[in-house]
Amino acid sequence: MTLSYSHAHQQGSGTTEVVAVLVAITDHTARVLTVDQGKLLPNGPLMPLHRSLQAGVRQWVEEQTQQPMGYLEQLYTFVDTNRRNIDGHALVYVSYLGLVQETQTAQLQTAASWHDWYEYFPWENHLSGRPEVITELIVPALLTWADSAESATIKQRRQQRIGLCWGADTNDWVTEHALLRYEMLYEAELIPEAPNYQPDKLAAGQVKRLGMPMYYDHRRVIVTAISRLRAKIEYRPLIFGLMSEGFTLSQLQQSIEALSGVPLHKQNFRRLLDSQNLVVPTGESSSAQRGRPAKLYRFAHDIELQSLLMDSKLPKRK
Amino acid sequence: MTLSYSHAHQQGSGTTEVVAVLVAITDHTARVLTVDQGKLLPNGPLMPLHRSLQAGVRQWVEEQTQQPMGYLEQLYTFVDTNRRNIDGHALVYVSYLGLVQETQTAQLQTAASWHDWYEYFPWENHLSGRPEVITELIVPALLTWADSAESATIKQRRQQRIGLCWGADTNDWVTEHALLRYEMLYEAELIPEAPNYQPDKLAAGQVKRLGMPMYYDHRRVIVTAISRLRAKIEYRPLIFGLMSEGFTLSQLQQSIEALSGVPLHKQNFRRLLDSQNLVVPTGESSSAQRGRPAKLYRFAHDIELQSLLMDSKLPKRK
DNA sequence: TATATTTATGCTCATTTTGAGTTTAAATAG
DNA sequence: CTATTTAAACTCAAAATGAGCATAAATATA
Repeated sequence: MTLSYSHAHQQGSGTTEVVAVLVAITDHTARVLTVDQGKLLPNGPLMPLHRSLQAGVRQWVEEQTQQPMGYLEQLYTFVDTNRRNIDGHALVYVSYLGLVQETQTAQLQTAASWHDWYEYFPWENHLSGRPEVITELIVPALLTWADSAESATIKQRRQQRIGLCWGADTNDWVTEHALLRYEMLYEAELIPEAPNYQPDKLAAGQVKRLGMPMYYDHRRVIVTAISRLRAKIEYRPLIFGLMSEGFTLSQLQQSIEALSGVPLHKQNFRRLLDSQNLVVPTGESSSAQRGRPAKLYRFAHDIELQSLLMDSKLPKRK
Repeated sequence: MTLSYSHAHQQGSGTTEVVAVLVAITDHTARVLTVDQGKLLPNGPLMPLHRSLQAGVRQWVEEQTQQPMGYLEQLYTFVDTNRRNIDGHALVYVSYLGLVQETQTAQLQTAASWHDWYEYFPWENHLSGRPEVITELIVPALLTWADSAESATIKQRRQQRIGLCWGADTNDWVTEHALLRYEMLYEAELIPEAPNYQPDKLAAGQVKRLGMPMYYDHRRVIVTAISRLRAKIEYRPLIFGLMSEGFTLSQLQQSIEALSGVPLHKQNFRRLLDSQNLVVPTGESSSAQRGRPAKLYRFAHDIELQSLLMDSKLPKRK
């Protein structure tokens, strides 16, 4: 299999595209909606008929995936100088983060599929402890890269960055630095999307431990979404866009853990929810699991308003 | 004076523009760099020769204002459906926030000038208490707007939003909600840039109390920058991009107050700085003021690294 | 049926972080 | 010399946080 992950394309007269990262949580797993066998995000050109960027995103996602979506927020705007239109203008693409409720995951187009986002970033999943790939593969390769620096200053700077990004022990793993970590791997040319990628930098058979690559810079778009989501969920009740109507507190906690990739302290998580009046019990209970039946909750009515306006924090990890 | 603040334009073949909000603090006042008598932000089309959006911003700002700049971060991407190119594609403009150190404010082009950002948003300055324009003009006008809602639900929702955005007492004024407040005034058609603005909604002579308008949506771009800066300064050492080499703790505090628009508790501010190891004393003192001379400080060496990690690109300043 | 196990939920306690006040020190203006 | 101004150190109570212990209600299994 010899796929080129950074190749040029021809365009029509437009120069603007929209790209969407749709996120849903199913089976306690954060998933991303893709097309083309998981190699691309849903995307399409901004057209004269679109009244806004949001409208463009909604139209293309609808068309390519048949997936309805709720919350939608702008992420970042990229330029791809490898793809230009007939006048030589570089392609500009505006990325969006969309949240989909579990119950709303619809029948997809054949080309569309949901993927566990840790398939693309295995090193970001710390739910069962720090992944071995970090100490066995990533950090050694990055240290080699640091050694190859042109000057002693740059070398030292790189070593410092490695320490801060990839943290020695479990406690200084900053979940929302996912984008920085990816950019570092990109800069060190350890991933296929990088401009001067040399497959022989890693031992044979090790390459796939660095996750599944994508076309263009779509993997960077996903990791931008992960970083944004992880950072925002700490002080905004964004999760309500991902949960269905009735849920237990454990389900809510597991959803947040799926996003952040680290386990949380249960009792404190509940105390926090309590103090912030985020959720209200519906009165019903769920005995789907084995032990004592859990009460069902829904989000407070004014959460929608609050999520726009208020600041709310989530607890530290266990 | 009859200026139209939302009017159509003709474009060439490109559809992408960059716009910059350059911020500096001089005389304890946060200022924004403008062109065209304060009616426009520096801006220009993205051209085939630009290798990146950042490069485009730097080139146009340099050309239009002669102002060198340090830190630069992407803000938000807008579409203006009123301005289209020859093929009918709407204009997309990518906005950037740039920080300029006091000592680096240069000789400007004749068309460029620095403006106190509260000239555009008088209601955001709470340094001498809550501005009277809020209770005298804004809240009454917004309540009238709420009353005019089509349904009782929308009316109630609007009243809630007014309460949360404009806060009854001094303590629930959330500085980083500046963008929400502006969008509310826009939605209520109280400012000239709004599509269906009717000048007679406010009593004569009151209009200028709602700040100086700008062309296109450039005032919205500025308030986006204000919100971002106010939110980020709370947990990131962004200020160092605005301070010159040696400064006193009072100067630092005044700078942050200029940005947030609210006074801070001096002792606690210093304790915070202390606990975060953000600054180190240079050993020198400044007796420029009247009382006891203040020690001079500079930012800790690893701050540069930290901010590099946080927001990647800190370009070398000339 | 009794008992261990699992899950939900309530409660406690030491530590840290905040908000806000008081005191002392070092300079200047008149 | 004295009043005034600014800097900076210290104190203290209230609130938020991190982490453990205890109890309740279900299921699985001996």
